[in-house]
Amino acid sequence: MDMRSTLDAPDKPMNPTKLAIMDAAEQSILKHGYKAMSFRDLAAQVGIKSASVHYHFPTKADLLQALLVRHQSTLEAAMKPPKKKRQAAQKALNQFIECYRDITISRGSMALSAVLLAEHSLLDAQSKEQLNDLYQWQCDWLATIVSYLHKAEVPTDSDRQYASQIMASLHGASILAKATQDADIFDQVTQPWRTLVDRI
Amino acid sequence: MDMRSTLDAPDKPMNPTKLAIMDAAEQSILKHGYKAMSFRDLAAQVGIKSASVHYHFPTKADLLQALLVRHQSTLEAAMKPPKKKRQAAQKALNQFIECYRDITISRGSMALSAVLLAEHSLLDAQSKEQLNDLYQWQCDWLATIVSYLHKAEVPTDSDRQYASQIMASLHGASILAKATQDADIFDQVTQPWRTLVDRI
DNA sequence: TTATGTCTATCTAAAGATAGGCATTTAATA
DNA sequence: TATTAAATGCCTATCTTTAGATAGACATAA
Repeated sequence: MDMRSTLDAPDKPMNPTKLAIMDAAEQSILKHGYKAMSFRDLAAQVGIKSASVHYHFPTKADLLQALLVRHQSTLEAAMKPPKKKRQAAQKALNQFIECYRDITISRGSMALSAVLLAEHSLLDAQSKEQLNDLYQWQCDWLATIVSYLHKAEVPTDSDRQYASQIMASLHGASILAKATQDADIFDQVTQPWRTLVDRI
Repeated sequence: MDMRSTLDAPDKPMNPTKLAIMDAAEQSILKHGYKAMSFRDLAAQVGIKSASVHYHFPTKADLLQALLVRHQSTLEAAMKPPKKKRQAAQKALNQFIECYRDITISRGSMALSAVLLAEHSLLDAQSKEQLNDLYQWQCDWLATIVSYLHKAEVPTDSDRQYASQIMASLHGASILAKATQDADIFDQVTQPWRTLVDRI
């Protein structure tokens, strides 16, 4: 009836229904966009009623925020602090590329962040911030990787620029692959980054 | 009361109201996405009633199709058949980049095609095709440009791959610039392509 | 007098959200 | 331990808003 907050304790195992709702929501957003994602759809997907979805996530904004927080956590967990060794850094970069590749190929979608960005004006203020952070975190992480690739400790402006180019390339590759329905394009576009260590 | 089709004669000057509706629609999609773009909003923007919008465009799909056709025409008109001279080809490429830059910077949005792609499942079949063609045309055009940059006549696979990388870079640059609210990023990311002729 | 463009009025469906009821499980306490 | 209180999770029902779409009237211009 009343929940203090949509935030879950960091470690407490999450209610399975709540988890199912979030999974369905993420799928739905990737497929149809944020505006088209509806509580009734999610409810049907999960096998409950829309009122029950509201029980777990009072508003659509709450649900989105939970999704973004989880997304960030997942990313941070997957992208452990990169090693400073050049080869390890390249490996970490490849793993990052793999994240985008996975969404693009197996789910046939552009990145969640890009989909949400397309509907940026519809998002609540907090989600906008979280989305912002998400991009910032990835750019920073990539810049660090790039700096490690040439044995530096702290990213230079040039490293940051490189990081932006990689990010752009990944998002663009995802878009192109989806637009042309040709998954190979993703690999063609991103291939240079997979061997960056040899050229930097 | 009844219109044979939403298609306009290629040369006949378009009804100013119809034009205003299309402009408003394009703006709205760029800002809020396709699903959130509503006839009532457009009507208010233009200063008419929503029923009048339906007079010009019976359905939302009709309106979208008209937008996509116009978009393609505009692009084709702006990107005249490129010259085979290397410098001219680079100039044409720069002009292409400028198109994306303009949307990104002055309108603060990602490309129309990318926004629509994010909501791809909501589009009618014909719009999907038009969207597809739009990407295909741009990739082909770019591939031709790239081939001209090294004095070839017909694009090789490598040229096509290069073209994909440029396209991806442009879309990604647009996304990054919007996400970080830093217009400079667009130029940073796309700068390499502006002097491609010197390195190819 | 016909086509054009707009209007008012209205229908219908979808969607976010809330109120309040009803079990079931969990925790507290006599 | 048995009983009670409270929290959990889901339900039905309903409200309200938004939005796509249509019918039919009305004015004006070709």
